[in-house]
Amino acid sequence: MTLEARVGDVLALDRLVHEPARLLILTVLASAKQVEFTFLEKISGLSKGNLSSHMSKLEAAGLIEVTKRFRGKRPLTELSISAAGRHALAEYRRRLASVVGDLPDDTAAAPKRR
Amino acid sequence: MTLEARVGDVLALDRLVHEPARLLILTVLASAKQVEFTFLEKISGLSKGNLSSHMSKLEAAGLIEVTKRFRGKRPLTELSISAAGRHALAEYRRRLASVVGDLPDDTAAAPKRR
DNA sequence: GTCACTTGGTTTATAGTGCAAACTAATTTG
DNA sequence: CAAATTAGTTTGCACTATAAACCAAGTGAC
Repeated sequence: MTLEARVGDVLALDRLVHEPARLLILTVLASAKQVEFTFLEKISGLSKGNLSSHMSKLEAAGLIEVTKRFRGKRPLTELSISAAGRHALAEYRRRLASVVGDLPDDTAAAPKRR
Repeated sequence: MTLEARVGDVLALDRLVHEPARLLILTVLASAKQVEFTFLEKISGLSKGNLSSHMSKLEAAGLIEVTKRFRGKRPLTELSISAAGRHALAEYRRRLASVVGDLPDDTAAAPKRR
């Protein structure tokens, strides 16, 4: 891979997806049909407020779908990834792969496996 | 890989390295002994100001070394990655690999190759 | 019944960040 | 000498991530 191609991929990373909290949300959603707000809250360690606002941004961008209903008497918010979200994540991961790929001259770098 | 491990890796991403402009700088530096400010400016397309401030942050954190001298009559700023920078980048890339790794249930995802 | 506490979130306030415009200082060109 | 170029740095603004504060409803203790 050329340096220029790598540079292009790095700078074209989708900032909406790039943010770790949102990347986490998308990654979790990509491996489950639906996940509950409280599950995400626990597994991520994010505060409710933080999670809520990231969720809203992803929803506003159409990357996830959010459904609210009641389970028994308590509110329940469920998230799922949309087709657009799946594509955005896939594209993001494709570009990331360019970053993770071997460096041209990775002398004195870390071992390949930990 | 478990979901929890993936979550841990995503959330532990070093934000200093995670910023695309800085990731770019570190990645370029990792493959060259020294690079000039103006070379980075051109290859990255970043504005001088932006590049300068990212450079300062990386330097303040000890991830790169910046040397200033004169070439003929003009100032010349050269950047190189430090040992700490190399380690930070390697660790970042290790965690990224966790993000880029196969999703447990990647149904309907994008094709593996473009 | 009511007072405190918990659940399941959203809204708001703030601190921090990325970015380019504006600036500095020297050199070169016309 | 004046204008433009080079090589950056500083400054100010717009945006963002985050947790604190808030809200509404349910549950328990008494």
